[in-house]
Amino acid sequence: MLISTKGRYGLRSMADLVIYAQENPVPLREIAERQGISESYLEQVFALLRKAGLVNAVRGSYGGYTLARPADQITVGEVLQALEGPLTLANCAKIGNPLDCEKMDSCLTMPFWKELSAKMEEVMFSTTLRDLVTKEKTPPEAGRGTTGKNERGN
Amino acid sequence: MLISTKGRYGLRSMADLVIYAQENPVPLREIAERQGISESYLEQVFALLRKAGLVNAVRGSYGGYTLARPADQITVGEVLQALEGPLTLANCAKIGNPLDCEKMDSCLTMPFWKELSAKMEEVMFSTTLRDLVTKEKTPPEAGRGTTGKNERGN
DNA sequence: TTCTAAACCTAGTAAGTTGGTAGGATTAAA
DNA sequence: TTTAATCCTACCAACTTACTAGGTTTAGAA
Repeated sequence: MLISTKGRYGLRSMADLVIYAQENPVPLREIAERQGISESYLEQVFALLRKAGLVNAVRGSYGGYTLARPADQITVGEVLQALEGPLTLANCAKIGNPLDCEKMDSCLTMPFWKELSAKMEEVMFSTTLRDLVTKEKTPPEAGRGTTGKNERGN
Repeated sequence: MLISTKGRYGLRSMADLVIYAQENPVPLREIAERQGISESYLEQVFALLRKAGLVNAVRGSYGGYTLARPADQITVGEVLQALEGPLTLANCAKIGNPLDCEKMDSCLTMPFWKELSAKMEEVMFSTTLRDLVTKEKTPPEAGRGTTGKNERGN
């Protein structure tokens, strides 16, 4: 149940942008070199990130990519969702989409999948790109769907 | 990033055993019929469950499968781990196995993956098969790696 | 002893996904 | 006009998934 390289490469690349795209756009060639990723494969990853409105592209020479919003306003969940699709381990946990779950009324496992998905989203959408870079995670503000405590421990 | 059918079928089958394998072993034919799963595919799922020591098999006529331990002593995490392998979304989050993570010292995303994996395991290993069936989740006892609060909300 | 129904085992397989590569077209700064 | 970048599409080999098929072994019941 590993996530695909799209998600992992994309997240590392976004963290790279936080650091290196402070004033000038960063070309994929640099990211690919720093992160050890195939450049043409990164193109496909960034096509998804751009369509999701998470990065801005500057074409032509001296072009590259920048973050579309400040690093503390882009969550890891947004990045992974753009690259991996729905952030759930079972279809029946998708909100508003109990399609291919034939017997959802009697399914004993659906509540578990929903609880698990909720916990995963809690982590993913309360962690920003800024948090990845600054080590000290900023306490989530009210209304951001978490417990309020600054939970660490890794 | 969906989990495979092995994990989902297997978990539903284990919940089925909680209900129907009270005194007699339950043959796969019945589970397959109730759950709408291919019987010969279920055989392969149960081969993994048996090797993991989660079910006992009774061969011959009137045979079938029973849970190897009481339902409240088998966690969802154990079942999924037996069927899906390591319960993590990124290799670098696996304990004692930072193998194919070349630059783990400088990797900005590893702490996130570790935090996410920890939260996922907290849910998976604190939910038992009994919890799936009884709706009211039993509060985890001391030493089982969770907050102590009975967290619901689905 | 034979029948039957079950677990057990191995091989194959069509379809889909993954993780790329290749080759170009377009854009814009120098 | 050159250069360096994004952008776009097609292709591909390897792998995984979700099965099916066809058997062997086991043990209860007739």
